[in-house]
Amino acid sequence: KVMLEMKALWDEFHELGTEMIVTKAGRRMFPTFQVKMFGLEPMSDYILLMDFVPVDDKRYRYAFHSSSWLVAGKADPDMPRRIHVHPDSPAKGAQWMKQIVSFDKLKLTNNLLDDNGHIILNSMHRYQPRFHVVYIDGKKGDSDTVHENYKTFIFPETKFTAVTAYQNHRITQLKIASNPFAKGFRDCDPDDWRTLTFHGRNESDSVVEVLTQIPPSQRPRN
Amino acid sequence: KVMLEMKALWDEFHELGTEMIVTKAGRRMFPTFQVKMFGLEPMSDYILLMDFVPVDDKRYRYAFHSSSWLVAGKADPDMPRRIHVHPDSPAKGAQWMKQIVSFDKLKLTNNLLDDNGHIILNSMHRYQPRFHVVYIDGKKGDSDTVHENYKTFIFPETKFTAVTAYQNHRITQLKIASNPFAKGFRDCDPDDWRTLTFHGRNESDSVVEVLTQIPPSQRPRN
DNA sequence: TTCTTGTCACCTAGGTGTTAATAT
DNA sequence: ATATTAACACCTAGGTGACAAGAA
Repeated sequence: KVMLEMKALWDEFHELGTEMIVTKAGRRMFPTFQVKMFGLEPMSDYILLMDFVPVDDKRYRYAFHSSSWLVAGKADPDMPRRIHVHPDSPAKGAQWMKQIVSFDKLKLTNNLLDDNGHIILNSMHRYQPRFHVVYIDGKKGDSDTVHENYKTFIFPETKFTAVTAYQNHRITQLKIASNPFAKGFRDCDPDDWRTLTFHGRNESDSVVEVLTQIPPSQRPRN
Repeated sequence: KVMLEMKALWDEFHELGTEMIVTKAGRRMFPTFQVKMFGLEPMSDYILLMDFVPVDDKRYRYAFHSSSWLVAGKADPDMPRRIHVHPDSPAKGAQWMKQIVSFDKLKLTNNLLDDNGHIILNSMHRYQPRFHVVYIDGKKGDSDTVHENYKTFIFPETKFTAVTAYQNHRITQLKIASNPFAKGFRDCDPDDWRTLTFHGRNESDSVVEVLTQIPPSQRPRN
């Protein structure tokens, strides 16, 4: 079982239409994708990883006059599909469960030639982050027959549009209001405002758990 | 096999009599204890850790007039002996060997009641850092009968005196000259510093960079 | 006297959106 | 027109020794 952290904040962004900046050098996500994990075998090894799948086959553009997203045609050619393995991997179930698992090292880029291992995305396209838990079988067999059981978790409220600059001004304002690193752009005293907006509502109800076998074509290489 | 990183810098400090600051909140070591590892089993799990043993049973004081350390009596009562497990532990041999292992999260304190897991030391006492490699046997047996093989590595040039404030002014100057975080205390232009490259002499192919001041006579005039 | 503590200015290191310039 | 880039001021977060004040 997996619980999305900061769900209330994700929901706020989702309602406006989440945007994530992509840069040549690589940009972190905000909110950061973080989860709490339950029910792992404490002494077994797991690899945790994320990837990003296109939501549809469309390219979008933002109509500033109507403040809405419009379809701008078919999707551009696919970017090289990459995965991000959580840097603590592999680790025991006990270690993953004893604290929040944070993907704050994950960065998004639009650079086809990126060699920093960042996730490559097409700007103006929509993506769904996916979280994969890979169970490492301890039995020593032939490497061909090693069983790897995947479990994939998808949180629909983490969908976003990749952009090189924010399009929806309300997204910009929400980022400024909620990201500590953007405090320099706040124009009012944030200390009253912040506690009111984001006091934690960690409801496990809204967590969607999906059991999915990763198709061979999408299986992480390397 | 284990190789000490920045051996040339450690040697420079050692010749002057290395001092390490201890504070209530905990202070990092400088130079940082870092090693390169060789000859581990790539697929086996290892735990890497450090501890600190008293060099002798003495307490010291510094004679400023003669710029030398004097014995000031017998050692104070022992501090609670703690270990510092490298936060990446446990990890596979392959992972430890593929990059420098750095103990930059290790902090020294003189606070008996410390509950941050820092190493507790007596000020004005001498210590020898030790590096331990613990092999985790993969065979599943009773937890009582799990075999753990230790191997301990000691680098004499990493010995130091714990202090609450630097005693030897030349140590202070070398710290300021070589620790990037102390750049604010350097009294000459940054451009007057250049990077020289040395090759380790003993048991070491490692390249060590040491900051060296350009003599005034060789400085470019504007 | 000798040693310790807390505060401080000054750094490193790196994450923000802004803005102006530049592609496409 | 629309989208992207690079430089920038302004942050977070935390590691330095200096210094004055306090403690033993």
